[in-house]
Amino acid sequence: MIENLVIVESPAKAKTIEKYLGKEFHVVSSFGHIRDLSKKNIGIDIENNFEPDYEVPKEKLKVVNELRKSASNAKNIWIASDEDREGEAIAWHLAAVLDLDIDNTKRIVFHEITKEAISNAINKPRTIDMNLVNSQQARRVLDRLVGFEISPVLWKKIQPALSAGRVQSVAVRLIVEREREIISFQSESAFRITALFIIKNDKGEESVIKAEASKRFRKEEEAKSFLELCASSNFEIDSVTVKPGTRVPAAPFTTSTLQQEAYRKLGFSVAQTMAVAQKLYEAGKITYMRTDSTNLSKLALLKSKEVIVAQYGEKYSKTRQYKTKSKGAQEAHEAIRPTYPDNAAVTGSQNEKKLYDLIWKRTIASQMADAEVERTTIAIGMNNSPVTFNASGEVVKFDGFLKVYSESTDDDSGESEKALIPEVRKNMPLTYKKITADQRYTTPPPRYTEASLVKKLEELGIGRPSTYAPTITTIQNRGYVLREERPGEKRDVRILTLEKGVVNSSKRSELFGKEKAKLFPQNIGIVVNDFLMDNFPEIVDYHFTAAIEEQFDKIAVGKIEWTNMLGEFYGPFHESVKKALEKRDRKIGSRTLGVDPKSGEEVIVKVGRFGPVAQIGTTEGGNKARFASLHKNQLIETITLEEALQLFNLPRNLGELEENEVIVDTGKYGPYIRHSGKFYSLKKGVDDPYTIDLGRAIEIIREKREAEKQKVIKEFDDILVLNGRYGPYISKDKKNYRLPKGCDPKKLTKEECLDIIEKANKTKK
DNA sequence: CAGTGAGCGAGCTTCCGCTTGACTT
Repeated sequence: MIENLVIVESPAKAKTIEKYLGKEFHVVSSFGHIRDLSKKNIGIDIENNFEPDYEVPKEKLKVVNELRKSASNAKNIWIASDEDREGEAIAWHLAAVLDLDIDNTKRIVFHEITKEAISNAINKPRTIDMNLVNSQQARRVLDRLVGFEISPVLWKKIQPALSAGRVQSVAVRLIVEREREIISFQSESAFRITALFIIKNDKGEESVIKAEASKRFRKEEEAKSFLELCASSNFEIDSVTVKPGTRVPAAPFTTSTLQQEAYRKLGFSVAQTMAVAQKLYEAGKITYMRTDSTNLSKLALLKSKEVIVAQYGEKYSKTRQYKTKSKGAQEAHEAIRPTYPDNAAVTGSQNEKKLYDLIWKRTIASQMADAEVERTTIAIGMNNSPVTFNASGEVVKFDGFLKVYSESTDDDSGESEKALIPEVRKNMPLTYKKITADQRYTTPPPRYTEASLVKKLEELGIGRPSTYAPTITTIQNRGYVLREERPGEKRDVRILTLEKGVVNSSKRSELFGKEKAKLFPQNIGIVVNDFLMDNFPEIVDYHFTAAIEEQFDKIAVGKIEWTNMLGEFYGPFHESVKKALEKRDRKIGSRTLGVDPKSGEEVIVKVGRFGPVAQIGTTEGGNKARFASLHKNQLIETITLEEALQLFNLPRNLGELEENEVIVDTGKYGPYIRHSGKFYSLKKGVDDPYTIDLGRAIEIIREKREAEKQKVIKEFDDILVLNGRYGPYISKDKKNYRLPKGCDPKKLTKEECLDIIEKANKTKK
């Protein structure tokens, strides 16, 4: 018999708590939720006032059985799930599954994991808060209704296995709408004027000032006349202002800000950040990594202060507590911080070390003094023009928290260099060394990265720390969006320079539109989004979650009844589902491009069974239509008639080589040449399947044959020693074997090969 | 490795939020 059984959500938490509680207490974990709505019949008896049908899922049976065993052996049971809506529901489900009396079940919460906090909690148990539980039930049931009633509409109207939901559909909408802004963006250019001035101080020492003109010029001629004006102008200092300022450290990490910074500073994907953080948490090195709170425990504040004072001195320390800003935050946990702030570094993998370092610095910096800066702005006037040249510089007078850490930003323009401004006074004269007018293009709004999408969702109050990473995975798995790179395109920009009274013009080529790890909407994502916007505008509204969260809050304080709230939502919602199903909207998401000049038939593009496709003619009335798949990166929305028609020009027969046809076509893995049963890939960015000729095709075939010849180093019956991408290896029965270090492949014998194969097979077992 | 788009019909897909492994490459 155990005296006291404490149930928490996380096994790592169970382990640490058990240390504080001593022998009288046995601490176990539920591993999160233990019951969920059944998948049969939507899991809700809608007619019967939304009665939920809960069941223990198969993969939870083992945990639940162990909990039952422990519970039946315990005198007292304490349920210590997290102090938020979901935690309260977990407590209630536990009580139900373990046959506990709801009114007498001891419910406790830990605000921080210290001996004092834990014994305080044990001394003041409460009972389960059914209002809070009901607000969770409302949340759960509503999400199921939305997801399981809309998704089947998509299967019927668009494609099987698609999905829609309160969170994922808004995430997709954000990406689709951003893409449309980019598509419709009209880039404009103007000439930006920058100057290098020389100024002499009283001692005759020269220094350089970099400044930008207050005006930009749309036309090259205008920029040129301005430079000519500069050539004959007298410049002097118009004004000097020196302003003191402060910079304050960023709040400690939440899940969302950790994902953003780990992406910006370390290049981690959102999922990668969470996996590395999980490792650190399980090793007891950081606090819980799924949190929306910026709060630090008293102990953490104290320990951080000790570290700062010891390492940097008293004046670098400033204890502060941060208010959580994000909408709908439930603050069941602390901010993400080092468990022991006096450990500035940890052992582990490279990524664990890097992420820990980031968390340590952010936490410590958050408890450090403001940085003090001095910002100098000067204006340089011209005697023959109202235009001024402005320069600004910043000097850090006291570094404060900047000694340890400064937050990065999302804009990657990299033009925030803070120059040092020499000491100058009003009316001092300057001479120009060089003045440049360069053509600058305006840029469209940036595409989302995984991390900036998380930031946006958090701002809208959509999704929770535990779901940001899975949501991003889901919308990619459904094919709605794809994380991609784009090489960018080149364009010419004009440059005018004024030096020694002479204006010269030149041009330079710049790259624009280069993208790395950005989220691009795919055709199916756009079609689904438009369908949802047409039929379920209230669900994909950016304020929908915030609005229903208000209702959940009212349920949580007992102001309204949860099933009434669901009833009010479901009535109109279900009507829109019915209407969407009844609508006779053929060809959802298809676009008519025009008429094929050869056949006179209509050309359309749509999402077909196997993806986006162009179609000439119709299949109606037994007609045969012709089909051609769209290329990757071609959008139904933007493809032109010419581009679509070109898709039908493949496959092409280029002629003959060695009495066999040479065919060029494009397949699953891009464009290729087919010749006597063999395939040869075209070179990316070099060869175009629509224009390639026989000569070049033969060249590609010969090249590959040559490479194949060099591939075989040795041959013993069915054993081959081959040259691969990663160096020489042995191949037998379609299995590959690595060569031992320092082994010369040219001197291998058959016996040695067999020996290597045998050894490799042994170690595998 | 290297497309496909006839038609019928059975059976399946799907949500969000709380937790970790048990799998394979």
